[in-house]
Amino acid sequence: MRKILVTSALPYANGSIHLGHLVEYIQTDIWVRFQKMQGHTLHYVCADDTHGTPIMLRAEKEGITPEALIEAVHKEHAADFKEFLVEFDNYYSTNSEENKQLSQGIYKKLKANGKIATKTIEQFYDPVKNMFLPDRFIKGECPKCHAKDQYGDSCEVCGATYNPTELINAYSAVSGATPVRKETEHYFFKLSECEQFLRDWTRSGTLQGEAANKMGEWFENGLNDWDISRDAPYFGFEIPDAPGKYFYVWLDAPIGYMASFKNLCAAKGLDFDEYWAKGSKTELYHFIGKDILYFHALFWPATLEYSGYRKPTQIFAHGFLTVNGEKMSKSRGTFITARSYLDHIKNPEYLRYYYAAKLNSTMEDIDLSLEDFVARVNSDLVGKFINIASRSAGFITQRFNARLSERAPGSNEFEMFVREAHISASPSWESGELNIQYDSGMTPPISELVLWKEFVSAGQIIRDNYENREYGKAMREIMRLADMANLYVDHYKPWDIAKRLRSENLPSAGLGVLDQRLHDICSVCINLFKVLMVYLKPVLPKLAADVEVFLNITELKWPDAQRLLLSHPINSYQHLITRIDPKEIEAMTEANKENLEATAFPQATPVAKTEPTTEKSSTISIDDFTKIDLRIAKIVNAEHVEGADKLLKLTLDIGEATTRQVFAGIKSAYDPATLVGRMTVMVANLAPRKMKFGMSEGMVLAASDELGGPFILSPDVGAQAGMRVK
RNA sequence: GGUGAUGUAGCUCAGCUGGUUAGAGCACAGGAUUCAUAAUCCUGGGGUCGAGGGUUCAAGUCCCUCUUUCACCA
Repeated sequence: MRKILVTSALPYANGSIHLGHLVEYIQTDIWVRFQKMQGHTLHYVCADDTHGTPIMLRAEKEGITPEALIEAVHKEHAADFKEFLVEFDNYYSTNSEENKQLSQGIYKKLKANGKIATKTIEQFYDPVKNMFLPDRFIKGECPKCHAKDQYGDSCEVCGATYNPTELINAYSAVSGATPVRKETEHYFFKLSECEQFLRDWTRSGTLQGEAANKMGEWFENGLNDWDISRDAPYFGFEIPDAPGKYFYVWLDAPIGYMASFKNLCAAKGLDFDEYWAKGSKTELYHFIGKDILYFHALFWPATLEYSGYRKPTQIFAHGFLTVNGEKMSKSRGTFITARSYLDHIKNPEYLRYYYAAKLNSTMEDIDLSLEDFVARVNSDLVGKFINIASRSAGFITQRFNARLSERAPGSNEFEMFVREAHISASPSWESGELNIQYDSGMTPPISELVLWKEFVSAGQIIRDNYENREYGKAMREIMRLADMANLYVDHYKPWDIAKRLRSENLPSAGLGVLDQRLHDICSVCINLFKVLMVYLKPVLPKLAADVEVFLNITELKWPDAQRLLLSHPINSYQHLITRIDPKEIEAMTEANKENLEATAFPQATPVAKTEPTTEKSSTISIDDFTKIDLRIAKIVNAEHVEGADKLLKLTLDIGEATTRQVFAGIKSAYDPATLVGRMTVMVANLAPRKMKFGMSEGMVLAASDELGGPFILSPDVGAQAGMRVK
């Protein structure tokens, strides 16, 4: 029996759980439930990630303490997870005594191991608010596309990334003041010294292939030391012997996994060291989104290694969620919170099933296509799966006193019986209009034994797919079996037999045989249904519980898939799932459009970050346009750039004292020699941009689309270098 | 801009180490059936596998270039 500790990434305590978050929690929960069904010992822990500037500022804005804020959010998150049947063994908080002790202890060990350094750095400072500002709290005009109110690290309109220094008219998002540069001493974790360890760790099978590739890129660039401190005021844990310095939220967040488990240990009498001490024989898995791989695959193992703990067995990174093929969008109503889903669709298992049908072990994004969602759930779950029980249970309750047949498809007796029934059902009985269609020959067209064996042996494949997080493959296999079951019913037509039994002129000897046959077919159906329910139980635990009641059985475990229910009383069938009405989906997206205000809260969460919306305004004002300083430029020189695949280095004369150097991505279409001397158009007031090959001091305009390009612009004859274009 | 991934029927996706006429589900059309929540079963139409080169007896599958979408860039 395996001993396993599993975590999901910690949601930031600064916003509601939405369908994007749920991909991860549902993925993890399915895996957890699957492992528990196998009989393994498994603990699934998580917590709210509660520290950092965003929490502090939001609490302040709401006029409450950070503790009160995270308490309220914790309740909301816990309720959301519970309703989506995400069953943590412990859902805790990073703002806990356990986490404080562990974080400070780990820091001290890192320091003792010589892995901590201090360095004076310059940071943006809000002189009104008297605090240092994270990049996300500096806003201003995008230097590239001049969109207003963009964050200090990237532009949500054009997607450019830059430094806060490049923002035009930068201001503090907290006070509106103009930020100033100020020196401060920070603490660093010397990650640069951990490279060899991390290279080895990466190669030890801990990461998915794509993730390991991504790591390779980071190694290539060289590892920098990691800034782990923040200045007061900051909501978090104070660094020991460093008054006014706090741990950066990303230091104590993953330690929150340990803290949550430690808290569980106290409650359940578990041995913390058995799971976390160096050399632990237990397994440790972290489920995360691909966006935070950096923290979990670099900082986290290094932190653990140099503070004397075990490292994760594996990191499982998943992709992002898109809705209807696009990023979740508030204006399209596809930014759907967990709560909103529950309010409109109600049944969380639809979403669990749909995600399961889409999930695999890679970091690919998955798409929630709402139309497909309705079709898939209704067709697979209701039309195929539930239908098996629904179409056979009635006969059992009405004709056979709600008791299943005593004959097993695997037994000789059963096979013999099938043959006898088959012979008896041959031509002499086919005189009437009723048509019991058994094939000619001794063997029935679908042997129950073969069918049963197929169902049982598929369990192996399905189990492997769950284990490897290939849920999509597992669901496909299960639905293939469901198709077979329906085919089986269709083939033996129990309703024909029932009709026959009701008819008058049957030889009485045949009645008993036909009756048994009907009983067997329906009983086989119920048993096949039960097998499928076992296979689906990790995904649909609530439905499984209902089915356990219907079938009058105890909690289904994985090995139950191989056991037959014989001569067993069942309860009468009631509809277990209803179909989704597309109108509910529509109502949900509509409601989310209206809820824009309610959900539009700036999320600066590091753990589970909100996808930015990318709406572009369709028109701009003349003022916006005149901000762009377009000039006629003469290309005085053009040359290839060593090491650049797409770029040419252009030297441009725009009538100023000095020429401009611009890197343009036009190598594919232009030979530098033919460009020299040409006139073109450039953007002269674009913020200079540091590129790998040097500074680029503007942008040359060029046209392109899928048909071709780029084609650079040329002015009409007469234009002189430096002329303004407007 | 760099890097990692990604692009297969109207939609959502399978296609392992290259090998016979490229698959499934949904949707659509026709038929069968009525036990079942308009569920089920059969048949059919529909794809120059993002584009262009190349390697090979043979490429959706390998290589190169371009391109789409997503993520990351501490």
